Amino acid sequence: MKSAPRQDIHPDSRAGEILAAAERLFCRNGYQGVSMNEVAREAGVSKANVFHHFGSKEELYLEVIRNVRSALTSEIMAIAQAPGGVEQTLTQVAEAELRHLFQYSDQVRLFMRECLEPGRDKALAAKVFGNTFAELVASLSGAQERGEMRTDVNASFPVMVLVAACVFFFQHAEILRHIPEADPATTNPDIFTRELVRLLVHGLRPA
Amino acid sequence: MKSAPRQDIHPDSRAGEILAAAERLFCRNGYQGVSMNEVAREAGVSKANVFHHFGSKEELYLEVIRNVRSALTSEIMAIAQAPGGVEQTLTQVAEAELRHLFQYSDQVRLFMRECLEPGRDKALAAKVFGNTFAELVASLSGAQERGEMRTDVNASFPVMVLVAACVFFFQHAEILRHIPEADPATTNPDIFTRELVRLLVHGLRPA
DNA sequence: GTCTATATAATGATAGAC
DNA sequence: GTCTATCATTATATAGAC
Repeated sequence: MKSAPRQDIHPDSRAGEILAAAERLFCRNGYQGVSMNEVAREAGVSKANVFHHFGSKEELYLEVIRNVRSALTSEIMAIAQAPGGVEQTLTQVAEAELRHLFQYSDQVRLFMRECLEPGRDKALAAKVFGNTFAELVASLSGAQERGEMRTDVNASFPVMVLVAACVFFFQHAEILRHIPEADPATTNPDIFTRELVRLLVHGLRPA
Repeated sequence: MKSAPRQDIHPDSRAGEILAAAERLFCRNGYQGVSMNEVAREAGVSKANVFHHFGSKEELYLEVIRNVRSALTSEIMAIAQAPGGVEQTLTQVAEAELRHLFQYSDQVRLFMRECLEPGRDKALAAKVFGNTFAELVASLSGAQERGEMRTDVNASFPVMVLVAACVFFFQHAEILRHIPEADPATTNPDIFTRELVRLLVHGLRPA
């Protein structure tokens, strides 16, 4: 229950090993899909030891969430800052976002589940999304200032659409493959990125 | 285990009441977040009775999924068939999709969780998405044939982006409100629809 | 800090009376 | 079809030795 800020946990300490084991399991199976028995076995320690370091299952889970959050945010802060035209910027952003989603797919899924679960704290998830979001918006605002993009649209909007498309692609890649009406282009990351940017930049107006 | 096609269950039968109770609970808390004890209590019957009608928890869950699927697909098949320009069609589609998502939010969330859960059957979810997807693609293809839309883009792509944006909006509405960089426009369904369609139709090119 | 052993409650599922 | 009573198993969590 107590969500007090915890001393930093060294990854090579025993507590760190338990935390890492818990992250693997929670990422794969969600909160209720994991038992403290499994965590102990995965970490190679006794169950009582897990309870010694983290007072309860809930506390352990929250600690995992906090940990994953750092990993997710620290990565994307460096991207989308390279100069270039809108098209190039959007392409890089989409590529980085997709790479990011698939690289940390397990952790991303953990967060998405957290978003869907009712009654959980959305502020934590908002922090994760918010950081990357702000970075991308700033990047597009630069393009607006350079006259490379319409200024009558809030930069946050295309960012949201771009992120939405990437997230949707990530979430439903496996499902889209089962839908005959879906263009094969919508299942290939590279073609997807190219088409997405083209759509965002040029719209659907006939040429 | 046996997923054999079941005789239709009358909603006003006892089995129907149990099914409805199970749907409410599974929608709210997911598969592992619900116990057969709770289902029995929610339905106002004994636990043994639940096991009598549905042989196991897994079977009950699958029956709920099948039931929800019918509800979700039968609704959206009637939309997006009204004639009109691309802009109008996209607007109607987006509005209908959003209305649909929020109206059946609990059931939609159930399906989204099902997509995130590893090792589950994606074919079922694909059927739900696939039906609505095909309808929307057909609608846009008509616009292409009438020369109202670029033909060098597969109609399924903008549909996917449109759906992605709507789903993202639905999934993250609560979270977006916590992000200061997000435009207020991205939290209002009507403004969101208008901006989305404008972006899709006209793109980001400076005027 | 780490362990074995245990307490206590809840789980999915069944038996058998009515 | 519906129930009470019960099964075996597992869950979170604790006690206490080392």
